[in-house]
Amino acid sequence: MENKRLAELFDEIADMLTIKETASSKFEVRAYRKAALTISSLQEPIEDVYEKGGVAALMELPGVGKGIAGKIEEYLKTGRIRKYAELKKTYPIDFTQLTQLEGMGAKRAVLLYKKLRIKNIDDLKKAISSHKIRDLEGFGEKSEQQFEKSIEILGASRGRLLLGTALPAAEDIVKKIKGSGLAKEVFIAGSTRRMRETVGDIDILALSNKPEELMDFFTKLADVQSVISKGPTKTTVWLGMGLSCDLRVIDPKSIGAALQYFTGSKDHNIRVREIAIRKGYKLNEYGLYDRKGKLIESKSEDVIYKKLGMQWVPPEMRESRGEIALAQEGRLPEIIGYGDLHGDLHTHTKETDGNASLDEMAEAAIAHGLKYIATTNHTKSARIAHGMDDAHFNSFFRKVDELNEKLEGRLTILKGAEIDILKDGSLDLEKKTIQQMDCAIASVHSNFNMGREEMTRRVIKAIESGYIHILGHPTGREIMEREPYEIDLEKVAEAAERSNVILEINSQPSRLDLNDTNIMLVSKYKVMFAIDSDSHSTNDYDFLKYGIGTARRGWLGKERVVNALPLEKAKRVLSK
DNA sequence: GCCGTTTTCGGCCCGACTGTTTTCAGTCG
Repeated sequence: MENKRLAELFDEIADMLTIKETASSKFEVRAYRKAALTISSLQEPIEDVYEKGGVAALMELPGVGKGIAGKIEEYLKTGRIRKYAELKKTYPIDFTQLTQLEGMGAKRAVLLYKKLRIKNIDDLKKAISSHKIRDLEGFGEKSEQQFEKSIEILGASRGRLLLGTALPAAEDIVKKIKGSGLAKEVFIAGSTRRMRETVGDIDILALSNKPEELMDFFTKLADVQSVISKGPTKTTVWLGMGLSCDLRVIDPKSIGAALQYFTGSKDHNIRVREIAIRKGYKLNEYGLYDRKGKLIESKSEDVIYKKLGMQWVPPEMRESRGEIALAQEGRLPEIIGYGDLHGDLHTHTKETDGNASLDEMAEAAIAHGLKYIATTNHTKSARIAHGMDDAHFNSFFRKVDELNEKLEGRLTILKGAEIDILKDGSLDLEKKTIQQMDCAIASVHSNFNMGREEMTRRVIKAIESGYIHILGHPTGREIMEREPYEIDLEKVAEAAERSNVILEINSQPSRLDLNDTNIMLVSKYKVMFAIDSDSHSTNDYDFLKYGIGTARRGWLGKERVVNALPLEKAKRVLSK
């Protein structure tokens, strides 16, 4: 997969072209940036696009024309881009690294190189410690300190945090701001609202007629480690947890426009604003205006989209993956809602690696509004998780029967397991044990480093065993920790369709597996999905919202989700 | 360098904050 590297190369070309002051180069820079954005957010490997359709296919990508398509081809064929190499001779600077720093763009990076021969962060560190930056023209003591702090922050964080960390933090800040009485209403925007699996910064919008006081209150929150910038409409702080947070004060009249603007994504917004221009309008965070500057609409996101001839687009879909054209045609798919789940088909207890008893898990499920759960403990191969053997499952299932009677229909517990798919694709329990189950999940937990074909065969063998109902976390990835294992998901989906096996969308914040793009990829096949919490404690049912968010980002309708069905219907789907 | 129901030439999303300026450039999202 060359997408990331190519995007970096084009971004660096843009950085280096920034130095030219001619009018045309300004737009050339923008063109390279746009192409970089397109390529980095592309769902399939760029080399596949090229193999399938050559330069013509590359030129189909938004922001990629003849020139850039040619450079992509050159890179794929030769491993280099001449234009890049030539520019790099003049500017041997690690822009990708340096421009990650707060307040460092291409121009300042080049200036630092010209004056002090600074090429990377290590060089910059040395210059900072000998206080060489503060005396440069255009820089000062403050910029020196800002770079120092930013290097420290970069070292301490990995840049982005899991949605499962960022969303609760954002909700907590919203609660505190509401509690201050300084804001009438507070909203979360940005990638958090779009439910992206990782979040780079938190965006919060507040309606307030005491902006100064509100900003003071905000910067003094215990969560805030330092203040990056502060103004009456926009303040940015660095949170101790390793994330920055923007608070913007919005005029109540503009809340719709502001929500639209600050929810993004950037690419979605650029396209929406282009549509506005084509209609003779102008769209910014304050509202939608006509040619004469007269306000058309600003209060409602919904109405703004309508005035642009579009349907309102759910935030999770605003990634410029085709939703704009569909919204213009009025054909956006109806996607699953946050209240649509009746059950949860993947939960653990303290019999294995969970930390709550079956009773406690059942009560918590009821408290979360669920009507049924499957209890699915690990099997014996999962030694670290104290996996259960056949005898243990048999005795455990008697306890399930007893508890089901006691619950008197308030909740139904289905019998299940999360069965290890062994190295050769066989299942880690006896067939007669599995046959008693309503919900047998099969998952890969070991031998991740197989080749693509071997892993695909292994998983398909489990799917075709005729004993399992669900394939658990189908790619095995852990966000920012472990890459997905090599597997041909389309072949897996094909086999799942043939064998009526359900594919899981695991809601653990570190997994979200399948992810949004994989869901889009495999929903071409007639497979059902299960959005599961994979709960290991009574609080983990909260994770379901991340799974639903991911399903929404994958444009999934509730008719495709088995646990969005009431119990009896879900059982019928499972028993197929 | 890209792109087209105003255009194959002449446009290109848009505004806030900061620091170092003395009216603005650079950066950011």
